[in-house]
Amino acid sequence: MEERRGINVKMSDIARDVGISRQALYLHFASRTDLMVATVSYIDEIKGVTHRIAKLQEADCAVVKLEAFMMFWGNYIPEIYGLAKALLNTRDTDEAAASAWDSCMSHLRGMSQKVIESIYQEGLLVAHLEQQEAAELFWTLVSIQNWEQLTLECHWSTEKYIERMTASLKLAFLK
Amino acid sequence: MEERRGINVKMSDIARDVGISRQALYLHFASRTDLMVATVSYIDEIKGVTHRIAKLQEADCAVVKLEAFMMFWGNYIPEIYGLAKALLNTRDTDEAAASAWDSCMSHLRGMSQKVIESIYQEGLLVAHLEQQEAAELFWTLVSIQNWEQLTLECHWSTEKYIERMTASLKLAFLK
DNA sequence: GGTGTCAATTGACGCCGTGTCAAGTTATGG
DNA sequence: CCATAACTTGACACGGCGTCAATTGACACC
Repeated sequence: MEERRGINVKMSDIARDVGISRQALYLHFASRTDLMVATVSYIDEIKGVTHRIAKLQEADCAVVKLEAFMMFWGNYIPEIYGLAKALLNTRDTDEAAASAWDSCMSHLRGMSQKVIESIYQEGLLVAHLEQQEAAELFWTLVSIQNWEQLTLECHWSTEKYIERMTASLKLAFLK
Repeated sequence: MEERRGINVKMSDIARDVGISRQALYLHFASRTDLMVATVSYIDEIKGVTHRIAKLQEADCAVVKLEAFMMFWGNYIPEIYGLAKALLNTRDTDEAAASAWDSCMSHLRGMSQKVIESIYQEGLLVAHLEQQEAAELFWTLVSIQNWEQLTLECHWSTEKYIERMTASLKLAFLK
């Protein structure tokens, strides 16, 4: 998935890579979507995502929290991009893929919410946005699709992405 | 395409809607992608997009230009979303669809470039961004995917989208 | 050593959507 | 009236997913 950036990865490709027959794959995973969903959980687990996210809450002020989030997220996306892309592509035609994606996104939305909440509580949230609106917009700006466009199409490096995006988020959301 | 938001639109569906046989469709369009590409040109033509875009250049100051752009674009996206989505979905597996999409995007990129250029020339461009970087970021923020997320998933209205996005773009790019 | 179980294999099949082909029908204009 | 173009029906190939049946090989247990 990562090698091919989530595009054109067939069950037969995976089987060949793994070194078993295509049919044997179905002894482990009920469907292509099932395989992807399982892989998402697996990745989350081995990368210790939950733990790393929990640590973000320790930040002592809103700005630091925003920066910490972008440091985490900007470095995390490249590691999961291929899988995310594959899931994203399947989403439109497969109900299970859609809900798996939504569940991932709800985590990200939650994190955006936390960041905005923290900004709000320090009285730093820009005046023209409600908390919820701000969280939704924040979530959108840090989306994987935006990362994709900036890094893969505009050739921004990870550092550049993190740096510029962090700066722009500050301008857009902080008083 | 618009009805189904670009998802799950088969050649047979189109044929049925049009009232001809599926095979007859291939007498007019060489492939599904070809049909979509032709539709893009057609839409561009009947909506007078080129003309409307040219008018944007008449704006007398950068801020007005930005606002005019968002007014145009925010109202235009809903009209073309289904088709854009379909093209986007096909892009990953079809070379022709990819280049059709890229060509559309290069227009949008050009418009972003113009807006940023105008901001820069009035000395209003935020300090931490080069002109090109700013244009790339601008282009990304106004992407159709972002519109999709905000309106379809967060249920923002068109007006809300235009209003909030315009405000945020000003904050992010104007000194 | 025989037996059962489990993972994996091979090979075939059905489904669905795209795209192609051949042969027949309808309609329109010169 | 006829030629041609537009369209029809019906069949087919291909690729990818998912399924099924029959077989093989390894290992554990008694």
